[in-house]
Amino acid sequence: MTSKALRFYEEHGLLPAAKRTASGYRDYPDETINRLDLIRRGRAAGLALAQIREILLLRDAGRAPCTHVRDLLAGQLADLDAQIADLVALRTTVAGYHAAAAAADPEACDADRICSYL
Amino acid sequence: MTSKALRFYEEHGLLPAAKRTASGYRDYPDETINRLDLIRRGRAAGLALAQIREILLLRDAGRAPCTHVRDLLAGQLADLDAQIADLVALRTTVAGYHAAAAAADPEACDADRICSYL
DNA sequence: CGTTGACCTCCACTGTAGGGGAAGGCGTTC
DNA sequence: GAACGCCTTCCCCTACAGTGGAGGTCAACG
Repeated sequence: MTSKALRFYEEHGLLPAAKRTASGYRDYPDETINRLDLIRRGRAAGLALAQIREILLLRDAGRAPCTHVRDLLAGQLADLDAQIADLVALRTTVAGYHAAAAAADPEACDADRICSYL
Repeated sequence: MTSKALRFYEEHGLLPAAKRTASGYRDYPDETINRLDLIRRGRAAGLALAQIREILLLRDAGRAPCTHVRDLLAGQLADLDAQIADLVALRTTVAGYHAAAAAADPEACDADRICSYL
């Protein structure tokens, strides 16, 4: 968590504009630590900052974000399942190519095709 | 395959600078179609353009790229395995959060923590 | 008083694979 | 000969989550 990140979060609405000291330094209230912790946990769960911001805005509006979080997590699970399925399918394809390439004879390679095993 | 993509490939060394007609139009030789097909196949295997360029450069140098392709594919397999493992681990974490959130009581939520299920 | 370190703003850049659109030239057709 | 469409170059924009650096100010320590 660098100060650059704090400014970035502030710019993107995850942190409210902090009060300033007389000399212009940001003076964060204690609750900022809770917000940063939520951001950290959300990022660790693979949520985008925009989604984490939604949670914070709900809480700021005085509403419990529980059901929204549940929906976000459900969507995240679906996204992860889709990504995993895509990667597993790609892995199968690549594993096939790799097996062919490992058993291959470079002399049998057709130069026009540039590479016969891909 | 748009003309934008062709220019991009040319800029990044995957296609040689095409000859031009008298009026400056690019005039691609027939073999370009083979290069584009390799690029397409390589992309479909998840290879980066930089890796596909290596294959093309080997072939252009008159050498069979077979063993290099085999190594690239092995690396790609390892990358995919690592990515899949990361996503599966993340999925496990998120599934746990989601189950907790689905069974949760919004009243039990600690506002200071912003969201108790994340 | 000087020096270091931390903070401020603003701008640009990172990586990936192109896409969008302006301004201008070309070539074919009606 | 005018219109339409494709080609050219050039520059900026996209997503994502920040990072790096320049130039300037400030607080604390010795």
